Amino acid sequence: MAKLSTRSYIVLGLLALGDWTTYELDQQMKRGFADIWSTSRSMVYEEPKQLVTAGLARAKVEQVGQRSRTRYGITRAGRATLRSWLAEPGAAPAMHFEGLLKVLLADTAHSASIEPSLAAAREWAAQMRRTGTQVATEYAAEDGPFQARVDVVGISFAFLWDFADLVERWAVWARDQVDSWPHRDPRDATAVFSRALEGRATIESRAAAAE
Amino acid sequence: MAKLSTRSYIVLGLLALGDWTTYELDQQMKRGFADIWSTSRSMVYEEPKQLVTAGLARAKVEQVGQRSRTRYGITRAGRATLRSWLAEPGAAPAMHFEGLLKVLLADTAHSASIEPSLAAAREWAAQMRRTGTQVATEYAAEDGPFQARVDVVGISFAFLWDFADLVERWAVWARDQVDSWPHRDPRDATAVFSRALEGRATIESRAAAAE
DNA sequence: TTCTTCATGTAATTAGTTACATGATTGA
DNA sequence: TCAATCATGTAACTAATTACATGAAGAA
Repeated sequence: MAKLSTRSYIVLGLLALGDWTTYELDQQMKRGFADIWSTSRSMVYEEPKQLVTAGLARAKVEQVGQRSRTRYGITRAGRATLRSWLAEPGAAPAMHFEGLLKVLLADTAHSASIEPSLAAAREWAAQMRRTGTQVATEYAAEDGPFQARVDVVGISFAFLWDFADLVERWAVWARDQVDSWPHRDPRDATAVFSRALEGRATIESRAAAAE
Repeated sequence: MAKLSTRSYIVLGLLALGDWTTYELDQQMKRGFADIWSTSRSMVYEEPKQLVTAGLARAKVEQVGQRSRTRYGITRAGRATLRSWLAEPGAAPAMHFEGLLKVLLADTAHSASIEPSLAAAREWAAQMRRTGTQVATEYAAEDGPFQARVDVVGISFAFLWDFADLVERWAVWARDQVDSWPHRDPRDATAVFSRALEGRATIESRAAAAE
């Protein structure tokens, strides 16, 4: 029995909430999980087959015109496996943030080249806020797709929302920093580190920084 | 000429700062880039060879006892390639956060199983703060390994530091939320969404929430 | 002098992405 | 009725991880 991946458990977790076709599973992965654990479609199509092989899911084939499709459900063994996985401590966040990387590698003599990456980060945050606002509107109106699970959805949402907020504040602050380089006292360069050592958050909003 | 990966550019970016052996490159990747763009060692060993093939780096072989090692440097073409990559907008952050995932998939009837993941998140944040404090101490004392690049190091550091701060505040807040479930007015479940819609950050520190 | 950690690679395996192929449905 | 998009898969290709192998240097 092949070892299950994190993706396997996401699918298993979805199956614990109801029966789905692979297409529906893929939709849910995109809508609800892409920001936490991104995967590609062909993997999602593969996953339930392995779960069936492992005895954790069962498949029933339906007919749609000429073409068949498979609807998957969870088994008792699947629920047990999921439950014990959930109780184990999950791995820490791992990030891949190319925009941040480009700042770190930037040629400081040509600081203008940093700006496109910061702009992209702001745009990403704005997009996150748009979709987040949509989700929040639904759940606040007690009309979310998983309203019965509003508690855990809320806790997860909070993290993502504040993360987007962090990215945006950082991108704005970073631009201001870069802009200030030409006419800055060189001794201010270490200010961000001092602030961290004082135990404070390092990024102030623009309003706070303007004091 | 094979397309370069993000990892290729990190290596190229390091080579722009000096000559390194693969081992040294691997060390730098671990120390300075693991939190932004994680890669495994065998990839780092492979990367410079491709850069040489592409004419972006050059290699000179040194002898250490019986064994040879290769030291790599950047070429003029390498600098040009790096420069144009840096000027393109970098990709948005992508996260893989298993702990958050487990919260979202949790069986709300057995909320205790969420706690190990939240504890792991707090522990990760504490570890980040420890290494971050070390880095900040060095740079604040103007004695960092890349002190000449203190500006960009500071901007990158700020993001990572505040991200760790977010993870910690979230994990603490989430635990409080879970603890409050038994004796909570069900209408409070949507509070986090309302707060987001008001344009505020969703996670308050414990002190602020206690008001 | 031997044990441990540092250093330097390659090979085998596994995971993941991209491209291809094609039927079903819906709305202009 | 035909164009666009939804839906359902597989195959080929690429990337990444893990395991293996071994020499060098320093500490006990």
